[in-house]
Amino acid sequence: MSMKSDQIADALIHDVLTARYRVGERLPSERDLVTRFDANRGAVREAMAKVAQLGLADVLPGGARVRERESASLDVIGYLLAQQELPDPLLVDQILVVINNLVSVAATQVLENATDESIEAIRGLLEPLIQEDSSNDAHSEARFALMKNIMLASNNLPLQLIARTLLEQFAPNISAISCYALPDRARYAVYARQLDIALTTRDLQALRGTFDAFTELNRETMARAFLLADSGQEAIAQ
Amino acid sequence: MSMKSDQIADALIHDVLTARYRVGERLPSERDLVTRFDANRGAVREAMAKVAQLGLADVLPGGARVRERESASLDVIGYLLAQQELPDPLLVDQILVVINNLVSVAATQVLENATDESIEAIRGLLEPLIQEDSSNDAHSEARFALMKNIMLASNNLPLQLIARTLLEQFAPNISAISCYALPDRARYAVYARQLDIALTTRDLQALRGTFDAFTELNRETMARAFLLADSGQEAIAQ
DNA sequence: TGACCAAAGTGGACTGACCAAATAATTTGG
DNA sequence: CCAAATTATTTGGTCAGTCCACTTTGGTCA
Repeated sequence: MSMKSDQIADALIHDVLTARYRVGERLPSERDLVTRFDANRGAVREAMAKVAQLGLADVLPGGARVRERESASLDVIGYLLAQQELPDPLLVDQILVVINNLVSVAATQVLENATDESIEAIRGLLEPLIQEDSSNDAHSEARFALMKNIMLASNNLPLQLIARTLLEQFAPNISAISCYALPDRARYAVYARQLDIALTTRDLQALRGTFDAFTELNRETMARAFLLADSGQEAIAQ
Repeated sequence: MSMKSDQIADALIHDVLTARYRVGERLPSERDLVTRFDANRGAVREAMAKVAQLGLADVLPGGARVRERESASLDVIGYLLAQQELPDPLLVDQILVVINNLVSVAATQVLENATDESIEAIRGLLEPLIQEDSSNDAHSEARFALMKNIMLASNNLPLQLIARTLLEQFAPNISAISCYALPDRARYAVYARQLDIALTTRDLQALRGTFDAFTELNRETMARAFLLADSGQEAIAQ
């Protein structure tokens, strides 16, 4: 059971994100929300404060006004993904591009600064990706573990904060679609071996190229998953 | 004049970030904070909620406990930069790496999806960077404008949110150090011309390479600025 | 020593009130 | 009749006090 202020905040965030209230328009007054949600004004105020901190509204004397979406915090990504039963394919693709490129940057920094031991540790995490006979779930977990460890080894705080924020909002919201994902295990294995070589030889160019290939592979996999999900839903509708 | 809850939150955030309270340790109770800040408990609660949403503490019945820094929100970057009179050079360098790479990713997406007109618009923004006789401030503004427009043209929402969040926290906190920056205008002009060619020919490889060069140039410029600032402070101390 | 229990402390929620600023409505002057 | 000035209303910001459920803590007892 979550806090009442969170429930109110979630409802307000959903309404703002679904353009129930348009940009510049005034949100309901705190006293209105008190009656609508059957709560006290303190809880409503905490909810409004949360909406404001997410950059979705300016709240000041005279009323709270909706801000343009571009001024929102990164933390709204999770709400955007969770709005419909299936996440927005375009948004998912954009997140994939960003995350994979961030991992690439992190790996670059690892090669520049990290010790041999940490590189060895990362190489060890490539093993499960080369094995082609594990379950898809195990494969997915191995990819997440690889990303997290590269981020950790990068020692780049902003990078870590961004990646963790994105992943934490991404992971729980793609379960509905990732179950349709059928990763091309052979290609993953090929790229994993390329990555292993790039790490061993400390070849920055090859590293960059391999991660770009990984990015495309991840995007293709997810795009196919959406196609499968769509056809599956059509079959149900018929 | 900011709100009282914000003042309390800022104080708490500063205390947590400066490790005044260690990880896992309990923050002062809300009732203690009421007396310390001579405020109402509602204001204190809103402040605690803000600290919690920044990912700096878990607040639940029994007490609020400090979380490890890795679980913080991206929005703490600004507080981290503002803690001392001069921002942390390492953190600034890391942010430069991240932002410049994000711009590179955005530019890649522009080349993949954007129309000729938007590419032309971006090329137009390169003009001030090629001119070597403008003021350093104008040059800096031109670089920011270029980044913002590339981000906008990318049509990648997560990318935009991350970049704007970083820039909004970065810009106001580097004024103390950026006044020492002496950009190598000639090199900037060279790279700007390379970028113009890469955009015209839609050469992804060249685009990537140019942005990498830009990144290194920005990092070197900022590193020199810190050296200058340090020597300047030593001179004052003597 | 260990498990258990009661008391103190904590955050969560509620009520009702007051203030200053922004807004909406009204009146006033042209 | 319209526009400007004034009043009335609404809004968020703050405050004080209360109750409740849960956690923590300390001590007691087996």
